[in-house]
Amino acid sequence: MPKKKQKEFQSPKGMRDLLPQDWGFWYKLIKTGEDLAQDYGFQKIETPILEDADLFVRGTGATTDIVSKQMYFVKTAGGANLALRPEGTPGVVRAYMENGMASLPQPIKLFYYGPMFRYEQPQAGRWRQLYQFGLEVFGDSGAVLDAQIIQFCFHLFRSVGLKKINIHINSLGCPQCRPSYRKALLDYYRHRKDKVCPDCKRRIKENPLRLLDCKEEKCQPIKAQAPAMVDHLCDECRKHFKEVLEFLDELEIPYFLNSSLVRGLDYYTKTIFEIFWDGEDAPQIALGGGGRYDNLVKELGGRPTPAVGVGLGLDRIVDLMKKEQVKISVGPNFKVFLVQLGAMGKKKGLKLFEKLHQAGILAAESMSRDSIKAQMKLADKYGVKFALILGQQEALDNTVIIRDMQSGVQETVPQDKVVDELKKRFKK
RNA sequence: GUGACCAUCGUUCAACGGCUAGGACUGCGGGUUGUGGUCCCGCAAAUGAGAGUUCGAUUCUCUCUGGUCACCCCA
Repeated sequence: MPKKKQKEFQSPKGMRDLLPQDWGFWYKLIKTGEDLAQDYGFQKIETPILEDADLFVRGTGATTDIVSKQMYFVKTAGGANLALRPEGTPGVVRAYMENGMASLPQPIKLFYYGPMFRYEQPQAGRWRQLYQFGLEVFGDSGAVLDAQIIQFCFHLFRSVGLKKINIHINSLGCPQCRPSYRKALLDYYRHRKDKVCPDCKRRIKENPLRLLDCKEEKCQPIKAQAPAMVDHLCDECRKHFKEVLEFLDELEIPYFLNSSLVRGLDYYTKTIFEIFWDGEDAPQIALGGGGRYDNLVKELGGRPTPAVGVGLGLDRIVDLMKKEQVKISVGPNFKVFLVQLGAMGKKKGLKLFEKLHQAGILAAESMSRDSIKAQMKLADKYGVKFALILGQQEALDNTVIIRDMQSGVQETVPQDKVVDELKKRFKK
């Protein structure tokens, strides 16, 4: 009978499986991040992957790319309009308000990680399902927190073996000072609108601040002369920004004052930053970004609450860890291989495995395999120092054979002495 | 969303439009009795999907899907 061709399933575009051979990197990164975040006083929070779509429209901003053209919408049978989260912050803000965290001692410092979803054209390091690790601090406007978050990132990157980290930083001001800056910028560009690219012409109308991150060649000279936000900050914002920079100086964290840094989300105020990795020849890779968002909680219906946070792109960080050949511990550290033969051997072997485990001796095994040859082969592959052989005869005698894999010398010992015997041998 | 390039076993590399789509690595099983590495043997495993041209398509054309790169934007 001819084989009927079955439909072959593929993972959806821009989504992939995180495979065992890569898990070492992911694990190291997540574990390091989790431990470090807790050391910095952050507590873990996990929010739903689906949220009310409006939360992002109002939180992240209706005019932002990730909301206006990259959101996955989900309509429930009951008629609710939900969306797959394109970023983490709005969900955490919602959780902060909904769970009354405003009534706990402030600041509230939270961290999270998990998948985010953005509908766009995939590319290397760019996925429709991407993983982010984020920190958020609520209820304190101190510049020291802005610095502390950057310090955390810097610390984390160093801990997972990534150097060449570069921080771009800027201040976007606040509702008091930003309008006057926007006006100055617009005045400047209106006089030069014939010389800029079509995109910039559109930006003049729709989103003036975005003029600053135009990459078009012909716009660069104009951009370079454009008024900078930092020169238009109000007293409070200038003081805040100055403090952040002073803290960074004190921490000896290198940064680059980038007056054209804008960021794609609407809710930022004051400090914003992006973290890049600098390749020798390769262009910079953005690994994360964040900033202060003192108005977001209020915008979403809460009491006015200052906040600051960061999101880090785990996919890209893992890519770099691989590229930089960061050392990871790979899997369990098997000390022995447990070879079993026959029905009795299997039963006793299962029990012996547990006994060894309790004694802290990790045993590799292949219980489902019957042939001793195949098991020995595996033992060799695992590179263990000893094989423990437990067959029919040993099961009856309550003994087990310890085989030194290098010398091939074997010794039969009673089962209840195996642990002691192994420990003795490992000490040598 | 736009443009360019790409698509063969799990991986990697072959096959002038024509034999049963081949090799290497990996995997699984063997090379007598209960013992690994080297070696030898065997087995399994692929033309991304669908149309078209053709006597005949892995090969040519189109569509779709996916990947890579750029734009956009960012993580």
